[in-house]
Amino acid sequence: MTLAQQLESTLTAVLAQVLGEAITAAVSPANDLRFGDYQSNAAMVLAKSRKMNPRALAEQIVAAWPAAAIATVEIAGPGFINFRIKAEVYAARMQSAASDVRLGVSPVADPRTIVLDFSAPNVAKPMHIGHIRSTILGDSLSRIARFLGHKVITDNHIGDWGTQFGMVTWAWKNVLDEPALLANPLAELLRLYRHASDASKADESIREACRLELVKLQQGDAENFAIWTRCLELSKQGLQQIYTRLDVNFDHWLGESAYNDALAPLVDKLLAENLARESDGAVCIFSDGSVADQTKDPFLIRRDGEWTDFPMMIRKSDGGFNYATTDIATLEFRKNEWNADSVWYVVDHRQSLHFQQLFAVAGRLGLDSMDLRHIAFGTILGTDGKPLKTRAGDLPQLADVLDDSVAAARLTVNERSRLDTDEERAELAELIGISAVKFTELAHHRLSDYVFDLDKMVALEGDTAPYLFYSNVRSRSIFRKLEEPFVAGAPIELVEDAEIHLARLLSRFAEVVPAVLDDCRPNILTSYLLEVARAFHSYFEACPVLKAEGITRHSRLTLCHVTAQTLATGLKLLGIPVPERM
RNA sequence: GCUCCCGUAGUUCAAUGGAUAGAACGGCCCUCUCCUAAAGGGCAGAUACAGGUUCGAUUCCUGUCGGGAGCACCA
Repeated sequence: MTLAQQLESTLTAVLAQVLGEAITAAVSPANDLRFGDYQSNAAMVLAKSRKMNPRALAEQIVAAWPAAAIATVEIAGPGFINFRIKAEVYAARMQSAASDVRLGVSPVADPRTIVLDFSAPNVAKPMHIGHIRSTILGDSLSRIARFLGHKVITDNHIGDWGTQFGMVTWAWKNVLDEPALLANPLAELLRLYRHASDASKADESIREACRLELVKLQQGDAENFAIWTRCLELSKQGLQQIYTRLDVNFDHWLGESAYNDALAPLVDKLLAENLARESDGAVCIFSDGSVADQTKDPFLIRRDGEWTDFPMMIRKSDGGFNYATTDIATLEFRKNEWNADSVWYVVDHRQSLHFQQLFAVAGRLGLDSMDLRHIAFGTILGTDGKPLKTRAGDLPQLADVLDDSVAAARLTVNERSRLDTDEERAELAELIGISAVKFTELAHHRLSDYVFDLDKMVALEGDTAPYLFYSNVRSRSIFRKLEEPFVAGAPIELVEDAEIHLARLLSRFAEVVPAVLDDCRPNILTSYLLEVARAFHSYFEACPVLKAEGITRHSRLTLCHVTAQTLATGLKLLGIPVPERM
């Protein structure tokens, strides 16, 4: 149980005694240390509904507060109840955390099967800077959900069946450079794509030719299927190189093509059940009028002063299927084959309308018991403050961004590192470079647009991954110098403010990790880890460890140990490994 | 036009409806005979605007002004 939960439990018991009824009151961390460690506004909330004086009710709560509780209480302001955790309680927490790999984080009581759909690049094109957010956010969320005890299925729903294959196939047949393909498959595939893309824009007939190639592929044409198979294989190899470098793993790579056979029957079923109907030769799903507020109906749109249909198209007039069709089929598969309780889509916020429609359709298909979330995120901007356009064709490639970041890290490492060998330094530079990109992404609120500024990303000072690394390195360094063995688990005592403050933050790890999943926001964890690191650096300056003796020495070693464990565990949940030396 | 997201220090970002809005970078001062100064300790500096709900609003509601996005045969 976390400290907040213990306080809530005690407070509930006290309220039962004071008011004579069972009321669960919330306790939250105090915003300001001057007020204590935790606070509750229960007296103010309850007094209002009972027409009581909030301070008078708070007085009663304080009077009934058991002396043996983990915290002392006091009243402040209009009726806040402030809790101050006893130092010995923090000491006991640190003592047990020292030998607990979970650092006090309990598995959830109701583990669920969560399908996490993220990254999902279109194949035949290399990943670019725009793929960073989904890939890194999704990976981190999957790690955190797993750590909390959920059954997580990660699925890379790659775009392997769409328009771009019509283009690549057309270019493959017309301008393929076979030797170039053998020498550098990804570069040649990109060239083919760009060639077709540019040609389509310039020439209507080429665009039509590309579209026909796609239709042929989707109808099972043998030649096009062979080209597609080879493109897909080459593309996947290229993608996997990046995922390996990022240490991002998928349980499945069930792309759009995996659902191809399900699409025609799905559309027939929806037509038969009157959930969809024909419109201008296409098959669409319309509003069913179940949403009273028309502005909230995802199948209606206001145009020229009137509400008109904005249907979800599931079959084009040429017989081809849409993104939407595949998504419905995919959702049914995840429910039926994987027994998913939740499906979380880590996808650009620009697709929010699509997901509103998809989730509404899921409801009509009886899939509404599932927890479906569109985990939207904002746009990555250039240094000019303008969005990087996703299909401009000349965005920086993800692999290049990683290389640049590592190169920048290498400069700093060579200048400042205490590592001896070139191998160690190269390894550290790779670690810091990749981590800088990941940490920058995860430290931002996911819905914010953020400016992609490589110089700042790899600045390596301030609120960055290396700052966290450095805390860990300082801690580990002490243990390397230690002559006696460190045995975790012996009692400790906390005296200095810096010790108590560090212990207070470390004790909150168990509250912070679950909070990330409430709104799928890893930046809660990055903020917390920076706070821990800051507290550790202050502590490190204020409280000598190796010069101390007796219980003080053991206590300080324990804090160093728990700090290192917390940082390493927290960073691991973000997909970032931590170095022992730097 | 309609819908959604976003407007916080000079800059980049934080803040489950709580108390004197936190960091970092940049700027100005200090601190290495001391466990890694990639650090620590100080100083200065912000909620776009106008209403409303509330004991209490950066947060919720309405409107205005800015920025971005979406609005059926693309994914």
